[in-house]
Amino acid sequence: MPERTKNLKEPARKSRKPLESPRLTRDDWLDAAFLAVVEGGFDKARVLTIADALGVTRGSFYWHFTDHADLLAALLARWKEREIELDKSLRPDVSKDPVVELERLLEKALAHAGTDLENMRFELALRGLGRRDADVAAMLVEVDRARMRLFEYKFQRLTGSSQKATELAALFYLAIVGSYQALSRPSSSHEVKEFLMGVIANYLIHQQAPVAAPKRR
Amino acid sequence: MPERTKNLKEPARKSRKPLESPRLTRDDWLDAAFLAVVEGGFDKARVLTIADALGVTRGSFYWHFTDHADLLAALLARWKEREIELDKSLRPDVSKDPVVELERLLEKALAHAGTDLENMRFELALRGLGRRDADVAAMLVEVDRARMRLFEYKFQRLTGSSQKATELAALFYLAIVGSYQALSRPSSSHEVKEFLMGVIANYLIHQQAPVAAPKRR
DNA sequence: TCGAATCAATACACTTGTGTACTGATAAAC
DNA sequence: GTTTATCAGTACACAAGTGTATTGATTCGA
Repeated sequence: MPERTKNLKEPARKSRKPLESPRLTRDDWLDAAFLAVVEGGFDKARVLTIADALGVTRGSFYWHFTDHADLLAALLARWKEREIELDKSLRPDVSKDPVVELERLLEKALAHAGTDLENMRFELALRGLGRRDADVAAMLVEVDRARMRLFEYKFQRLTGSSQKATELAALFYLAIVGSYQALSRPSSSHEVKEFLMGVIANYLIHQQAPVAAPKRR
Repeated sequence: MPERTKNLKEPARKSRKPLESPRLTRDDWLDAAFLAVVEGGFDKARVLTIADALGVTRGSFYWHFTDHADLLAALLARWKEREIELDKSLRPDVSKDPVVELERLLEKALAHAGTDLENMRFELALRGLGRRDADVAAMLVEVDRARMRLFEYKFQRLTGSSQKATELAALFYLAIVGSYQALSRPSSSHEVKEFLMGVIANYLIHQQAPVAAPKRR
């Protein structure tokens, strides 16, 4: 008996915000799609799935989007935009101490908790997509380069050597990307950061680093 | 006009071996499935797709396998078996020089060419699967641990310190996993190896390494 | 050479996902 | 309070993928 109650039939299993407005916006759909990707990868981010995660039918979807491809494109665009924002916010040196700067950068790059865990999963799914889609691959290369440059800059401040900075930036950035997926205990973000900072300290102490490095462990 | 010619209708687009026998074995299907995963990920490794990559219909498939799940399970089992083999073959020290040993390990871990490029892609696809399947995830953790131990052992031979060995093993292994997917030029396996060896040399020289490290670059 | 076992093709029913056309409800603007 | 633009539901056609049942062809062994 489908008598018209406009509210969600079920309590909308996955929605985080109370979903006060009964009508959905394009952004609501994007949020839900993001969540779907985080949980099941792009291949599980189907229109129908997202629709009933939102508690509506697909009729709504095709009002906000022309296509499934349209959704994907919007989702990627939003991700990249936010990525650029983050990069910008990390670029300026807010501390006099390069070690603190580097720690701040590592923290951001490694944040495994809360929303950032979702971001990590999304990025991994994105890398999976990039293996099949040249445009996505190109976007990722661009982002990786920007991040690497950021690391390089911070390391340069720390070591004074542009040669070492390039090396360390590459090594650490790759290790971080690796830690996203090859880690026995995936929730040990703080640990990984401490570990990396420890290695930095070790490495730099023996290079006669121009600034004091934090003591290990 | 489907008159019965038992040979492949098309030249079997993707098969590498001349495919001498017109009848297929379970292993032929597994090879083709592996290839499919390499090229399109697990989500593109559909029965039908593999079938016409082999130049047959699905009728054959369901003789060799009960299920699509059956195929997957067999594929994973074969991968793990080979992984164990590789691990065993790398464990014994064939050289007196720990640096050579490490280089040999890095070469294996980084080999981007030929069949190993396929292995790399397969492994990446597998990690994607592991994010949705707990069993696969557990298998990967196991493999990662084994590899890390191997690195640790080789580094221990090199540095003499079990503390440093653990650290370096983690850092380098994670960097290698990271290099699988976040690399501007994906085919520069040799370069990455040289780079990592360089960092090792750098790091160890300043630690008064017990053995001579190769000179950088 | 003549079964019998093995491998492959065909046809069918079923499921899941997409996109379109149209209808229905509701919030805002007037 | 109507009207209208905005959002959501329903129904349909279509495509791709799965699995089963049955038939058809080959290869091998006796």
